Amino acid sequence: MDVSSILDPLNDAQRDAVTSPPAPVLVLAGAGSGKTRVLVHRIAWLCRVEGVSPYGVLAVTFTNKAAAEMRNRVEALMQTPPGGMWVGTFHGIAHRLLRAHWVEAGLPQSFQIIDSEDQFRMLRRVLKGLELDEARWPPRQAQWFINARKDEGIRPGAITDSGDYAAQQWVRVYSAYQAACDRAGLVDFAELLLRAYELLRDRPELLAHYRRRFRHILVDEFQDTNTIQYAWLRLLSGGEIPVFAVGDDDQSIYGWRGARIENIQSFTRDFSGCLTVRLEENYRSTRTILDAANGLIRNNAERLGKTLRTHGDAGDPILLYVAYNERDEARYVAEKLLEMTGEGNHLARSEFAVLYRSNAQSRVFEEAFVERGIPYRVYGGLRFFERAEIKDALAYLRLIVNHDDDASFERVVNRPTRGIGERTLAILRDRARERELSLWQAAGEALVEHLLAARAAGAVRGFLSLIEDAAVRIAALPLAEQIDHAMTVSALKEHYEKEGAERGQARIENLQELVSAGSNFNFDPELHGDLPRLEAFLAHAALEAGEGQGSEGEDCVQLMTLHSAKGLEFPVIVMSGMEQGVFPHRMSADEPGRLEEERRLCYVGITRAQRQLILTCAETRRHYGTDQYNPPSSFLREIPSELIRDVRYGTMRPAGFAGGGVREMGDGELRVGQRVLHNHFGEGIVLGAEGAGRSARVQVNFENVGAKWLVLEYAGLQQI
DNA sequence: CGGCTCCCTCTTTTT
DNA sequence: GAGGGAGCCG
Repeated sequence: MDVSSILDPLNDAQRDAVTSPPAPVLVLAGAGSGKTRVLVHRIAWLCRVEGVSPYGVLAVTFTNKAAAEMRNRVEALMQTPPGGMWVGTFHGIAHRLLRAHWVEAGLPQSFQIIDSEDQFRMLRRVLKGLELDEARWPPRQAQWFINARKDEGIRPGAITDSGDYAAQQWVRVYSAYQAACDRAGLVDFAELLLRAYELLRDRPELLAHYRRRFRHILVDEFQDTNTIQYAWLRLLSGGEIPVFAVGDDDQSIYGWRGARIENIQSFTRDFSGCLTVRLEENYRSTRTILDAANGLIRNNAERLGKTLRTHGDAGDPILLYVAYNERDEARYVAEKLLEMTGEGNHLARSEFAVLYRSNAQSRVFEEAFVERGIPYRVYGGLRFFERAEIKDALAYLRLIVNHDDDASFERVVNRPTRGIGERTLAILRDRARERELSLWQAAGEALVEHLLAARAAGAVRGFLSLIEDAAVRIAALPLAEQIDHAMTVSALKEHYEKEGAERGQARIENLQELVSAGSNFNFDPELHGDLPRLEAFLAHAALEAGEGQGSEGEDCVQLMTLHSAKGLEFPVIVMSGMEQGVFPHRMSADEPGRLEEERRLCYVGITRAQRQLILTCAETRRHYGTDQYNPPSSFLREIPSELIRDVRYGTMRPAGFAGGGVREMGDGELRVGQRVLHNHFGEGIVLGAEGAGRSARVQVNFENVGAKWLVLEYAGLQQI
């Protein structure tokens, strides 16, 4: 392969980045400006031209999807698998380091990774143990507190006493939680990163080893790095190993989990001799779409400043459909899809993506698609390895692998019910707490010392030997049979079979699928070392939750959250739920900083579209069992209106509901979603209107008295 | 101890 | 709306 295949497909700025000298490089890459391409070509350039061994390359991303794509593209460009190269997520790489150096990291060899749900349950138990009332000390908040500290690299001992009682309690919880995890050999997501950082920090010989090994570090989505990830990069680089960081401050959407946009600014300061390259030429979208994105993001104050350009044509206008309710919204989207993929059009379903702010919004779309026989695929949501029955089966396996895994012990000790109830468990927990033992050990002691009544003791003994026997029996089996065996002896299968009906059936099928996941599991000695297959599989399950459901191969409409759409592109994008409170989400709409993050999320959504952007919102949305009347998203106003073409209401509109005319009505200022004040009924929101001129009537949903129709001329409504 | 019902809360995004 | 928890009864 010659240099031209690496450089020819690049523009000047991209080429500058790819061929830059071995110094720190910061690539500020706008959406659709060829970010991944630059990374991939940089790797090829280093290996093929600069003579760097693939063994010396470390490439880090945030999602498994992005890592997989990078690996594939490097392979395609270099026409050979990049052997020895480390390509992975921050969490995956941290995990790899901890597996390789578990002794130095102070972990048991069979340590397991817990996901946020496990962490939550764990915290709940810790709170109970500390006798803190859940109502006053919500486990969610504890989780947030602990993860935020870990993301900043702070251990409980390093938290200075602020004198604040609540803060002191949270530190207590943090300590107790960490002790419980350590005892059980459990590592949460934030802990993976923090421990991997501490490992290198406290073991100079290891740090030196990796600095010798890695000649180049490349980081994707750099704007998403948190404090500890940034510190880890700095530490590993040590000012010697060049870091090639690619990022876009306008696409920073993970502030809520500790990501710091400031890392982009710090980079040029902390990595001396840093070269900055800007990629502002967009190859993805029409000019209309880019203008919309630029118009929107302009409203953010905190920006490095960057404007996307294109040589492309204006393309089609953005469509805005104001639906009557969320079902009408879904109906419109489904019919639009049928129209665009129908005869005479060449759009494939897979080129059509529906984005939404929160996972719960997918359901209505799914129903609309099912109704019309449209195949679809949902990304994210409840993923395979997060399903209850799968986690049950995995918990058995984890307990078999590591008897001290308290989280798994609690999960399955009485599932299916085997006569080990709350009382018995309370005795075991007390014992474990007093002696600082795992539940497994406490159970053993309780039996020896006859702390349990005869019946309970029998049940506990039965459970312990069940796990022990299984451990012996499966030791020599292939992975898939290990999984199958565990499900059978634990009676999980039986349990779910008895549940019967559709639900149980689906669960059994999922368990079957888990067995086949086991037989298809790709054990990579390079990645997993001498880790037993089963343990490697369990780690894989925790780190890669898997897809929601996917009929791989079939031509499907794509449904996903705005967050998971990052890094992807589609010819047609529908951004649904463009309503105040939904998007921007009500939890984030009030605080300026968080609103800016929502806006960046909107920017990400818009810039996913190549040819056609469709925005939809609903005037009424059924949420949490009640109807909500949300005004249109403020983001809609920030997109230059000449780019948008309104689409009329659909057929689901009830008779007399002439919402389409509201915009031109009366003084021209009253719009659906507008807040108004009535001197008798108080405050309310305009739901719709009908008629014109003197006979114009508006429907207003008042906060105190509910929805009312008013004749506009006499209503005396004031806008708020 | 287990299973049932009712009621209550909690609602964002992900490794 | 759904899942989880509390409370009750067998």
